[in-house]
Amino acid sequence: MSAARTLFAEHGVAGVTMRRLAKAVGYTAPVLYAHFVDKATLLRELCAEDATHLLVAMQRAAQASTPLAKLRAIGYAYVEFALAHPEPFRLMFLTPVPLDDLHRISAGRSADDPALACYALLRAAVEEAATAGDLPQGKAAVERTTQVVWGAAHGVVALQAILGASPDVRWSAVRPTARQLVDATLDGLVTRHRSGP
Amino acid sequence: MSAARTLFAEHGVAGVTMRRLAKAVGYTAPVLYAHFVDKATLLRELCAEDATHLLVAMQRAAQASTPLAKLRAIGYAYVEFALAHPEPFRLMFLTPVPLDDLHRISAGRSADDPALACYALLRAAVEEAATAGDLPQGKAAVERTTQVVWGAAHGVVALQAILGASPDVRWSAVRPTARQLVDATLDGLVTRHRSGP
DNA sequence: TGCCGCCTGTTAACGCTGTTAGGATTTCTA
DNA sequence: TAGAAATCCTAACAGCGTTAACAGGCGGCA
Repeated sequence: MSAARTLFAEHGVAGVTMRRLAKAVGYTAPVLYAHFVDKATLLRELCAEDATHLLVAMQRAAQASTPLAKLRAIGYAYVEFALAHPEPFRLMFLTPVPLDDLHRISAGRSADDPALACYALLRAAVEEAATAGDLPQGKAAVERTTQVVWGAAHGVVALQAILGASPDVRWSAVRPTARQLVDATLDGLVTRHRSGP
Repeated sequence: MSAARTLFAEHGVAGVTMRRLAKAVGYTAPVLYAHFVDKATLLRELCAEDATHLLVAMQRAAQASTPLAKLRAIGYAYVEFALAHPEPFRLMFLTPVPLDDLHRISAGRSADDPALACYALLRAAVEEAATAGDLPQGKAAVERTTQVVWGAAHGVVALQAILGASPDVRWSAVRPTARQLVDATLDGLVTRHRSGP
C-alpha cells in the first residue's frame, strides 16, 4: 500500500495500472487481488488512511481557544492537507464515486470512520460557535453553515488542484488565497449573523 | 455532438464509450475519428460550447447596477450553471487535465476563448469593485481577489457534485448553501477591506 | 522417508477500452 | 462510362481490470 501511495503520488491515479503496481512490489498483477478485492477498494483503503491524517490535523487545529479561531484553524488545516498531499486530496474530494459503490461504502462504514469524523468535528466546531452567539443556531442552520465553511476551505484548493497547472490563468500563491477565502467567509458569516434579521 | 452531450449527461463521461456514442448516431466507432482526432478533443469541444453558455450567463449577470451586485450575480450565475448542467460542470471544473495536453490546449486557444473570457469577465468585475473602493486595489490584489471569489462560487457546488450523492452527510439544499457562501465571502472581503490595515 | 494438501505465484485468457489500418462500396467527376 | 474520391465497415492492436487454471515449494502426517 505504501508503494501504491508513492506510485499514485508520482504518476496520478489513472497513470498507475495494476500490472505496474504489481511490478513495483515485485509480483504480478493477480496477487494484488488476493489482498484487495478491487482496484476501487484499494483506493478506498488508501483514502481511509489519508482521511485519518486529515482528521488528526483537524483535531490538532480544534484545540484553538475561541470558537471562531477553531473554525479558522480547521479551515487552514484542510487547506494545508490539500497542499501537502495533493493526490490523496484528489482521491477524496475531487474524484466522483460511482453511484453503485456509494451505498456499499456507506453500508460498510462504521460510526468512527475517519471521513465522517472529519465532518462531525467541523460541525461540532460550528455548533460551538453558534451557541457562543457567533453563528446562527438551530440544527438545520448549523448543518448548512458547516457546509458553507467546508466549501470555503474547499473552493480555492479545489480549483487549484484541477486547473492550477493551466498557464492561461495568472495563479496567485495558493496558500494565502485559500486562507483569504476562509477568513473572508467566516467574517462574512459572523457579521451577517450579528447584524442580520 | 448533441448526441454526445445527451449521452454524457445521462451516463456520465466514463460510461460513454466511442462505440456506444457511434451506435447512438447510427455509425461505427472509426467514423468518429474522421471528425474528432481524439476522445479528449471531442470532450474539449463540448467544454468550449458549454463555456460559451456559462459566459453568456455571466455577461447577463454582469448587467447588475452596482459593482458588488455584479459580483454577487456572477457568482450566482456560476452556481446556477453548475446546478443546471452538472456533467459539463464536472468536465470543465472537476476533471483533471493531463499535463501534456495543457500546453497544447493553451497553444491552440485564441484570445476570445470562452473559458478565458469567463475569467476575464470576473476579474473585470472585481477590478471595477476595487476602483469603487469596495475591494483592495492593485494588479496582484485584484488577481487574488478574483480567485477568492471564484473559489467562493465554486466551493459548495463542487463539493456537492462530488460527494452530494453520499448518504452519510445530511446535505442541505444546494442552491441556498452555495449562495450563502458567495454572499458571506463578498461581505467578508468588503468589510475586511474597509476596516482593514 | 514418502505422500498429500495447501499456499503462493505464475501464465493465459476474457471482455472491455481507445485507436488505427485496409478493404469494400458508393458517389461524384471528367 | 471509366477513374477518382469520399464514405463507411470489418478486423485488428495494445492496453486495461479481472478471473480461471495450473505449476512449485512448503508444511503436516503415516
